[in-house]
Amino acid sequence: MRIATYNINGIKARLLRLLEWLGETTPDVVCLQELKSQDEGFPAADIEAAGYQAIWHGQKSFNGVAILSRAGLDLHETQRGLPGDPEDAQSRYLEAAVNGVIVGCLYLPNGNPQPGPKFDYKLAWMERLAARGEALLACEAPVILAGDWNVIPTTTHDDTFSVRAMADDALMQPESQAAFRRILAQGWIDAIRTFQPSGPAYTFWDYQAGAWARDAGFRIDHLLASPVAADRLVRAGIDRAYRGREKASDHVPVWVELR
DNA sequence: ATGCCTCGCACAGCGAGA
Repeated sequence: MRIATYNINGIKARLLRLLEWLGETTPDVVCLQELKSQDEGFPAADIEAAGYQAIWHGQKSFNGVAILSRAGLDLHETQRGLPGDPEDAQSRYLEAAVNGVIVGCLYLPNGNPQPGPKFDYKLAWMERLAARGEALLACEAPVILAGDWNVIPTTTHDDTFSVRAMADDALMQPESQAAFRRILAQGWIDAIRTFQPSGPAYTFWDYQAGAWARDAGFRIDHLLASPVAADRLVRAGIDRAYRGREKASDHVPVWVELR
C-alpha cells in the first residue's frame, strides 16, 4: 500500500495537477493539505471520476485537509480536527483507517512570525499532536502520520538550502525542532530518512526568487511510521519533478510504501 | 532591509503562506 502526502496549495487552483499526479503515480492513499476551500467547494465528483473516494475537512480561504483512497479500499474516518482545544477552529487534522492502516493527515501551523502568538499556537498545536501520537501508538494497528509538518528537522544542509536564511524562521527554531524530536522519541520513524539517511531531501521550494531553479528548498513534509508500520516499510520517496510543472504547488508529493 | 510569487477573496489590494 502506497501512502502519499501532498500540500497542494489550493485544491481548485491545483485540480488538474492533482488529477494528473494521481493518474501518473496511482497512490493508494493520499493526504492533502491546504485545500483553501470550504467543504461545499471540494471537487468530490472529479476525485471520484479519477477512481478515488475521499473525506475532507475544509475551511474558507485557509488550511483544509483531505484523505483520498482508491475506490474499493475500506476507508472510514477516525478523527476530525486535532483533539485538545475546543476553541481551535482551524481545519488542520483529519484521520482515517484505510484497510486497517490508520492514517493521520496533518497541516501543522507555520508559526511565523516568531516570537508571537502564531508561534505560540504552533508549539501548543504540536503538544496536542504529541498527545494524539501517544494515543495512536497505543493501537495495535500500523499508523502513518503524514503531512506538512512545517518543521525543518535539522539545522543542516540536508534539510535546508541555507541555515543562515532560515535562522530566524519559525520552521527551524530550536523549540519547533525539539517538539518534533519529542514526537519522534515516542517511537515514530521518519520514513524518508530511513531510505535516505543523509543528503538534501527537500520537499518545498518557494515561488519567489527562483528558489526551484537554484534548488533553494527545504524538507518540511514528512511521513512518520509507527513501529508496527515501520516493520512493513519497503520504500519511500519524494516526487521532486512535479515542482517543475506548470502551475505547480510549492510543495511536492512525498510517499511511503508498506508491504 | 525589503520584495521576490501564488492563492483566495472579490474586484483592489491585502493577508497568509514559508
